[in-house]
Amino acid sequence: MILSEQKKALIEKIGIFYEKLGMQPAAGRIMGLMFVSDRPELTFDEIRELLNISKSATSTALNLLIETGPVEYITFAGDRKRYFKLKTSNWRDALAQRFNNIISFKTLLQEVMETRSDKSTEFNSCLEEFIDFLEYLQQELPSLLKKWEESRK
Amino acid sequence: MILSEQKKALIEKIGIFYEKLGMQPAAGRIMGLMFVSDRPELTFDEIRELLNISKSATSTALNLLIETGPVEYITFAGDRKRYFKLKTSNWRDALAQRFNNIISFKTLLQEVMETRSDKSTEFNSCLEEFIDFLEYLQQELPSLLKKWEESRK
DNA sequence: AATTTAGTTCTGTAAATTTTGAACTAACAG
DNA sequence: CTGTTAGTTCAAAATTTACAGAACTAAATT
Repeated sequence: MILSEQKKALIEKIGIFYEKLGMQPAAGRIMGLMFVSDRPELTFDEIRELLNISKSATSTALNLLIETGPVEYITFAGDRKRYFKLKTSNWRDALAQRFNNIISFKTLLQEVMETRSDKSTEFNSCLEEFIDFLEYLQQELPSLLKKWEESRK
Repeated sequence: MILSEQKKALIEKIGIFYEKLGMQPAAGRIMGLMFVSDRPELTFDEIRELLNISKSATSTALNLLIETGPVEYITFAGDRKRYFKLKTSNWRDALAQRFNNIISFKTLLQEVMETRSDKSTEFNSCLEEFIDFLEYLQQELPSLLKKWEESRK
């Protein structure tokens, strides 16, 4: 397989997006490659060659991606190779999880509230209001997702 | 001012939370300190001493926090010191911005769609569905925030 | 039994990031 | 006009991280 310049550029862009989420560069590029690859299942060596990374980097990154969720692999009888692919089944859940991570800051802010004195009323009420806002989002987001699933039936 | 062990632990936890968002450690600790500090306005040297960081690290981190939004400072006539504090006014917007950043992945996926062949139908329809889902969120989130603001009137 | 395949694991190193320390500046104070 | 305060800036040190290369393993092949 060869990659068009356009696809190569997209791999980098997607890679950078995932880097910003805390992923290591090579893992981000693998994500990018899997999105743009016309064949959705790629072998270890295809990935390695297409991205020009070493075996060890490929191994480490793939295992990380499998452990943390976004990648899985399938095998075929009589073929020792693993075929790596994006786990498309959990995209919505993974996204919801990222929203939840943001909202989970609420827990820290609640702990903050407990250690604060009553002195700085102004700040405290801002804090309480923001906690309430996070609470609201935590409540409403699941129904938003449910509403979408309903609309797809 | 002295910090309880509990507050110190919270500063670290909040610091790590901000590190995961791509912030440098010292800046994350400053965020943590400003959340737990009973006095909401702190001077350069208070921050420096409470967190045990150098002047230059303090300066760099504070300027970064001011540039990127979460911190501001006020001054008092006849006092050359700057009093640094959390910018509480934009918490909701900053959070909305982080949601938007996640959703902005949609643009990359649309570019991906354009480069893909029609071969892998299965994958392509997953991709299209996910793009539609992101589209849906992009549409619905603003009204969710508006709804909260209404309820607070 | 030797070789090939499909990876894994273990240093070592290059690169990037973060932080310090020291010298500097600009404003004000005595 | 000398000293002090409130920072800033820069070079160098320390830390972290990501990756390559080489040696290794376990299964299958010849």
